[in-house]
Amino acid sequence: VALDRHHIVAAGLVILRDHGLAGLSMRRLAAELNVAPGALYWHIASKQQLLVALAEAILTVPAPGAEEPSDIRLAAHWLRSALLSVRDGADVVSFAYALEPERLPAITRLRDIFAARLPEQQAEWAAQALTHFVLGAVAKQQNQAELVRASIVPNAVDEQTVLAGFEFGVEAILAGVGRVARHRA
Amino acid sequence: VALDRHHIVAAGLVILRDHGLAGLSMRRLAAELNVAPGALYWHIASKQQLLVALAEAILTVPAPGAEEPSDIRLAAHWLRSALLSVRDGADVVSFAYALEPERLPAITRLRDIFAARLPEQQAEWAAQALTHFVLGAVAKQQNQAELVRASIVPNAVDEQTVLAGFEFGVEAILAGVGRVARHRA
DNA sequence: ACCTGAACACCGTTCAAGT
DNA sequence: ACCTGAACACCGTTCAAGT
Repeated sequence: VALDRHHIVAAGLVILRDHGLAGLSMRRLAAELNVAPGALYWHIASKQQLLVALAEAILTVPAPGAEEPSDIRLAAHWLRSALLSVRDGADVVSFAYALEPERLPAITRLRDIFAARLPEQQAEWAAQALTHFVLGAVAKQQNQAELVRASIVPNAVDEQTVLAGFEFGVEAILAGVGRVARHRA
Repeated sequence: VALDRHHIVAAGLVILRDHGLAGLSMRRLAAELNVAPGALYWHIASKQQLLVALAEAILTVPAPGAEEPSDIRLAAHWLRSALLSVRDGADVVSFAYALEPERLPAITRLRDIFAARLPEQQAEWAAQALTHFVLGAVAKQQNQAELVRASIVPNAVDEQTVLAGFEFGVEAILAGVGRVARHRA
């Protein structure tokens, strides 16, 4: 059973799914792979790099259409659903985004899409605003879910309302970026 | 030297300032207070609750004017500067915000300000969008600073540009919230 | 009421030594 | 080349026992 980087990441995703980010340790991961903890370090440099690799994996789901979306609304929704596909996905990706933002194409793509109709600097700022919103919104939703799971908080929030709030935020940022950019041009 | 909650929080802020969030452990905190680790647990329930208390402390700086700002732009800038006043401040507050959002008046106030001119649900969504942006933007800036400090990354980012990006985001969100809300009314 | 001592059940990471 | 064994230097938290 050859232990390689790909196997490690796959096992990490399973732990994330079953136990969340708090339950993901290098030692548990090694145990899951029937291997000594030190063995992991032959294939990956550190836990931080493992999390970056996990983030890349989370964001590597095929887009709903055949191609990657060139529409910002689509890209934002696609990013959201990718984050929601794994427990604590937003926290994992936020961590990776803080460490190595350029290694996450699903996020750098937002900047590229804005760059088609905005000057470079503004495209970057617009993409960052949208990124912060999406990561924060999904992280809040998933953290809430964790609190419910741990029965620290009783009431689960209505999925419809959460989605409506997400769309409100995306629409506001897109409309606002358009206005501010126009105002500066 | 009476050890109470207030002393513990104060010492925690010092550790944050000197060693960052990664350097803040209950054991180090206890050592700094010349006390056994277990002693802390008489005064605070857990490390999570310590972080919530630290977040409250970070956000309890006197506003520049005599009163708390009722203008959203002011409130956003004031929040940003409070977060920047302590190393890793945004990460600490983000954690507390995830755990107990209602315990952070500096953030719930944003919702109240929006509520003066928007229906309740939209005020909440608008406040959350702005909150996610501010927390994300400052976290990104501070994490970058940590990477520079650890010389993982060489170039410090220009403070002026970062501020301009922050203002771009705030203006975009405010303008966009106004437009989307008007559109729905 | 408040704190210590000591333990419990963990961590991430390194590295000689084995195969 | 790849992995084990064993250690190093830590964690958060609990709780009997002391004062």
